[in-house]
Amino acid sequence: METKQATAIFLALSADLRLDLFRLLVKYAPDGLVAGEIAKYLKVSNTNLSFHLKALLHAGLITVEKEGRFLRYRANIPLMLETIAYLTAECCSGRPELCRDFRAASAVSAAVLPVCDSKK
Amino acid sequence: METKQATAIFLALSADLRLDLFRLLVKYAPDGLVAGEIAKYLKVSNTNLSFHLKALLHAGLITVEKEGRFLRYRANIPLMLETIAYLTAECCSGRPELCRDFRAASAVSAAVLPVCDSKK
DNA sequence: GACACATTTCAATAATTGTTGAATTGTTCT
DNA sequence: AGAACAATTCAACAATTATTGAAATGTGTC
Repeated sequence: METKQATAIFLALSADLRLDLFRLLVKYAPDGLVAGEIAKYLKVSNTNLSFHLKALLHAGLITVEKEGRFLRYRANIPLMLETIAYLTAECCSGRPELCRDFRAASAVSAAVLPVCDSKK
Repeated sequence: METKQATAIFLALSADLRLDLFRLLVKYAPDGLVAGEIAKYLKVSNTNLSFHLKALLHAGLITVEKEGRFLRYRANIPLMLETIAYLTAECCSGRPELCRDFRAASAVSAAVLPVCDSKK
């Protein structure tokens, strides 16, 4: 993943509303939701929702598909996995032993932490 | 991790300069670098560097320690690991089978992708 | 075709973020 | 104490992002 794409993704995730939005779409994966449903769940105006949907689309974190007069949005989970892989690589940055040591010392359950191995 | 902290972290990583800065500090972990060294590497003015360092500090992604008349900055790798764990949890969101399926289909090497298991 | 509906686009404004140079704080060295 | 240095803070301004209401686009229904 390129730096430019990574920063676009982080910018897209940097607002409460958009993070909630993405999570909502993950929750409703793989069917997704149409814009009106999202607006109801998040209690936000259609106009403002459009704005934030566009931000997430621009980053590629969600996709959109026309469905009659509705627009159906879905989370782009593969891109999220790529993003996680990118962050994992950044945090090791050629020194996986560091990452491993910190992970071993971490309070976070090992089960949810990424594999950060030199043979990457 | 709370939503508020997560969005602060993503905001901190949403600018090229700050992402580069964090990577630089990871590269020089665990010793870190003093502000002047960072400014040289990134070719940025001291003033502007201070601004972006503060943003990363605010998010908790870096730490600072006084060292004579220098200030030494270090990457907070455990927080990055927590962030990765958070994103991993978000992308599964109670439906690990989705995450697993996408990961299986992904072009990204399995070695760098996070474990995303129901027994998390 | 006329109407209701789903959603976006546009325009205006408010709020936040990014950048720059000058002034300030605090440290070291002699 | 005084000079040199490291880094930050401050003030001003430019640029971007967020929010709102009104108008426009396109789709389905009678």
